[in-house]
Amino acid sequence: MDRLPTIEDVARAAQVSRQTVSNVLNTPAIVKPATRKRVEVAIRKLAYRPHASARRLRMRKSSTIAIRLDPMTNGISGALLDRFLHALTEQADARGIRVLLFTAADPAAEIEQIRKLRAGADVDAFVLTATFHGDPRTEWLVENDVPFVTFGRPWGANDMNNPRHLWVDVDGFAGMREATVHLIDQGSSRIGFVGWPSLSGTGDDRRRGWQAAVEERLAPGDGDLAALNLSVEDRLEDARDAVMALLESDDRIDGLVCASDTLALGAMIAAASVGRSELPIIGFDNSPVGQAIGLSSVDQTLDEVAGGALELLLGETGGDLVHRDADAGDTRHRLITPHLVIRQPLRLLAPDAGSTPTATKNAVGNHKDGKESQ
Amino acid sequence: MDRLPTIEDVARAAQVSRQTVSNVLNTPAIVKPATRKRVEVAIRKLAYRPHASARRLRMRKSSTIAIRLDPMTNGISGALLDRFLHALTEQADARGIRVLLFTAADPAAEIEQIRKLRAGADVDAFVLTATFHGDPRTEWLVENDVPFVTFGRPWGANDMNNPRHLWVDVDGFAGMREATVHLIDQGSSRIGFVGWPSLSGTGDDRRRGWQAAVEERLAPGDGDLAALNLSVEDRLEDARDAVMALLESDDRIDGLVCASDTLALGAMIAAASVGRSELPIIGFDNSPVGQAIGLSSVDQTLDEVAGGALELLLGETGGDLVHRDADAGDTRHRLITPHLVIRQPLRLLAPDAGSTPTATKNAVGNHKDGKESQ
DNA sequence: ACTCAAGATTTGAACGATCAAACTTTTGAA
DNA sequence: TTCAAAAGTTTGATCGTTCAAATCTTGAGT
Repeated sequence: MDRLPTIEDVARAAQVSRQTVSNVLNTPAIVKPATRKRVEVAIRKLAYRPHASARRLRMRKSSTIAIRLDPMTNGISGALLDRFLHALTEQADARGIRVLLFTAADPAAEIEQIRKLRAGADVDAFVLTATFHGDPRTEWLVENDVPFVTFGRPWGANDMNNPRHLWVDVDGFAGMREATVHLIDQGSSRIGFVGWPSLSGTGDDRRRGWQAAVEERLAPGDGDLAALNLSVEDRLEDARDAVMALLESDDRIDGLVCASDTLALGAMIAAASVGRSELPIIGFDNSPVGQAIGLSSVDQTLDEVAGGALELLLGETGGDLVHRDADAGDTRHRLITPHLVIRQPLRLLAPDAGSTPTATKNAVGNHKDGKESQ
Repeated sequence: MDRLPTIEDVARAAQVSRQTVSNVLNTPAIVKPATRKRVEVAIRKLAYRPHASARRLRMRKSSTIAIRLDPMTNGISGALLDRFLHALTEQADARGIRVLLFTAADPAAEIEQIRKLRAGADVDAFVLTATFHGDPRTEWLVENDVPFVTFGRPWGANDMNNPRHLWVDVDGFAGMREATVHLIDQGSSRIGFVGWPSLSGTGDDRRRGWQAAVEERLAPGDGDLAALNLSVEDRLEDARDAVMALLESDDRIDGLVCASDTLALGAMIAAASVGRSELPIIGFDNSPVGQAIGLSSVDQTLDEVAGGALELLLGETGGDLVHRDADAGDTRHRLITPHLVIRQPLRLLAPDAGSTPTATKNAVGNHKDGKESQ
């Protein structure tokens, strides 16, 4: 047999009709147990799997979601999308959903891609990441009745409660607050915040978390918060320079929380440079780089985010990718609480006294098959 | 019209038959220009796109390739797969091929996934990454006649020239050699190598590049190479400790090349720790982290890798995803030459004298819509 | 034994496209 | 003008599945 087995082959082998085989696969309850067993045996013997395209054609749905792969992952926290993608793919697979990739240079191109994928009936629904204020994509999707969910809140005031806009997000406020409270519990009493320069959105959400913790637990004097609040672009150098200036102008600072691991890494370098390697610093994202360098960070539990996204899209049953319109209002979004990961930081400057080097000079003779990194 | 337009709708609108529309789409040359124009207008008016599943069913091919998303991206160089994925998706799109994701915890699970995807006729071909010596996956794929290409050479002696095994890889030898030569040209005369402990594979390929350059240009004495050759696992701490020990025991070293950015970063930290921030260090992978920190590195041109992979799989025409058996022998693989990227390193310790901090304390009032990083 | 409903299984049609072959029109040479 | 070949277009069949309706089987109630 040079072609894949079809449902007809199975039917013949089990001495039943097409439809009975189909029933065994899709609605096993309605087929008599004896028959069912026979069919199941035939399926196993032939290693039969339904032809996905044929099924999709008949069912008029693709059981596929698509997600855009960002053009370039920004610096250190970049792997976030990567990890989300992994979680999403894994959980989608468990629900029998396939994940398709596409790329686009800008929002307009992304809309065009979405249009094409939809028109070809290739994709049932879309997952959008990195939403921003006044995002044209969500607007277009709502207008054109395309099912979607975003990872990231709709930051526009009106959109937030649009029942057509499903979203999942991480509670940056809660995360940053937990990080700050942790530092306070560890004895810090003057904690700075390094965030991004913007009024709305993710960054300010996180800033408010720091602010809330400080106000509740430390009762800072007027102006204190402002003096401890840095705003820089998400770049290592910028964070380093800003933090260095801050530390030099204020030597009472005994803790820093940052809106991203990129900023935190810059802060670590700055602290080390001014001889304050011991300064506790907490980042956000729990990036691989942060892990490698022993940076404490707020971890976005991407499994939960991915699970939430799929749940919103498909319903808890894991069932159909249908358009859900008249549902209960509060099932239209999920706010995931991140959790703090505390690590022992790698010291950037002084030799780590207690460590034993594992290097071997000239490893010829060592036959171990190492990882083949690319 | 509540359903998507079909080829029949277009035919009716243009006053022709199904098949003529199909011809306009697939073999425009055989349709009379006047008719063609009429059909094209109708297509545009109805915004018609062929139903992907129907087409796939009839054509008996899915025009889809699948790639596994690794469970966890290892540390600093992790984003490599991410960047490759982006390049692959982009170029596949240009050829009308779609990229599907899947996950698997280990090679056995990956094979099982591949089996499922194939049996469902969901996927025509597979792209494998991170090949290793005696990889069971490639063996299985060859045996089962599944079209595939690997990013990474088959390191087993026999597999290397198996005509059924298509592969693309980056020439680590050439890359490392170029990096080493560059340091020599800049005046270095005693250059160490930091690599992985393994005899075969990627790491040794890169090591040989360093070795070749040193032998050609510096004519080292016997034993010199061995003394300058470090082997550690791909971890920041390990690299740091090993390099620190090396630098302390040999103060004539005036350059380092490393098999990965992770190692290079460890080396940078070590150099800074022993007061040798100026020591030129070159990594491999050109990772985002390296970029952020100003690390010079050997860049794997992933566009070329992705392009090569698709070319091998599809043929240069971009045409069919057919099984190519009796082809010319030398079109069965591609070895891509990477190129060196030189950067001005960010100094880890001392304040960067010439920089102007861009921070603004308490940015309230700044309404700029920043990136909404997640 | 007879009827009728519920249960189990089968058959014909459809999903939307392409292929292969049949049919119609145009072209060009005798 | 005539006719064969070439060019252009249409029709019927098919890919592998599920839906809807039809048919066959079983079993309980009278």
